Amino acid sequence: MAEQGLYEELARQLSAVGAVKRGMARILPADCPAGSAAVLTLLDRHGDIRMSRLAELLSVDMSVTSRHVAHVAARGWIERSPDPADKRSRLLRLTPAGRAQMDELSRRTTQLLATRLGDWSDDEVGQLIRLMTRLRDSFGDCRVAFTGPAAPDVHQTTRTPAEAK
Amino acid sequence: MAEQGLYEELARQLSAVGAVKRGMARILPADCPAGSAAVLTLLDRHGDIRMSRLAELLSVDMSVTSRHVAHVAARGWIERSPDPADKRSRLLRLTPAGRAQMDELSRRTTQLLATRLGDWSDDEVGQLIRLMTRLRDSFGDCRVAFTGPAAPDVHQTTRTPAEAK
DNA sequence: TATTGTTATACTCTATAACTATA
DNA sequence: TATAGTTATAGAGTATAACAATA
Repeated sequence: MAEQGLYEELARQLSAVGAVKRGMARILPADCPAGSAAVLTLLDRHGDIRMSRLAELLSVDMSVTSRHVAHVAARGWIERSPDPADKRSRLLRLTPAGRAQMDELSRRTTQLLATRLGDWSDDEVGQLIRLMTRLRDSFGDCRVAFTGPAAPDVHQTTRTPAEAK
Repeated sequence: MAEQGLYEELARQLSAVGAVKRGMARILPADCPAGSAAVLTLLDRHGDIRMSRLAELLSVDMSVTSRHVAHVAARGWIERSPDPADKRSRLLRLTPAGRAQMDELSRRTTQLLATRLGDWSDDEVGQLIRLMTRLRDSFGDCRVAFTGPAAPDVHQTTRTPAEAK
């Protein structure tokens, strides 16, 4: 386990990385904010999935997912087809227009990072990716607050837990 | 320079790290949201500074800084004394109550990270800190959008640029 | 005239809770 | 009764613009 000073410094850097995220968001098309871009990226990578699965991948509540999805669907970038196996569900899929939008997003993102990180090597970028991925894994589902040393029966759902009765 | 696929993956991980940040925010005291915690942390590290300097350190517009500072000042965690050298400025300083609040924040943050990252070594945490710090440096002041290959005369200010007349 | 800081307004992202329709 | 998804509401964070006081 790492020492306390390192944890405090890591917390500081996590806070500061928001500036980088805002820099990335600033180059997005006007009608495609970061939430929409995240939906398109995940659908591009994971193929046809359901809302609940997308909410898991986004690590946000399904109500949030629903709003983002509605936004990209309204612009014709995805289609929502009924799930034959469960009429409550909808299967999400990128449309050709959505794929074109993805290409534009990749183009802009790559150009920005290539400019800003021009002096980074492949290995350095890969290291950062690896450590950030592991960080996310170590946190698991962060939408449930850690409640103490003994935290039994933690919900790992995608939605607001129902009130205890 | 790194290849395109790495840039796209890095962008994805930057987007996903938001879940970790939300997990950190969730353990903060109710009257001390992330913005307030960032102000306290920076004042703790950098001593007495002015609003404009704090805005630089936060990498946000000074209007945002002003709001965060007003919040922590209203709770007695910092004091704003007039700058004898410039009557427009105010010098910010942590109060004893503010330092106590900082201690509480450090305690909670450290406990959370120690739990989540219990299987990380000092070296691994240090690596992540180092790479995130470098990432932020490589982006510099991200509050100005990158406008193209030839971007002369880029403003590096802490406030909304005045409209060109 | 330019700069420091504040305030008003608008937008994005998120969580909570209530609701529907299916299971 | 429980689950998949939607919508309404509220709170936090941020940027833009207009403003007041001082340089």
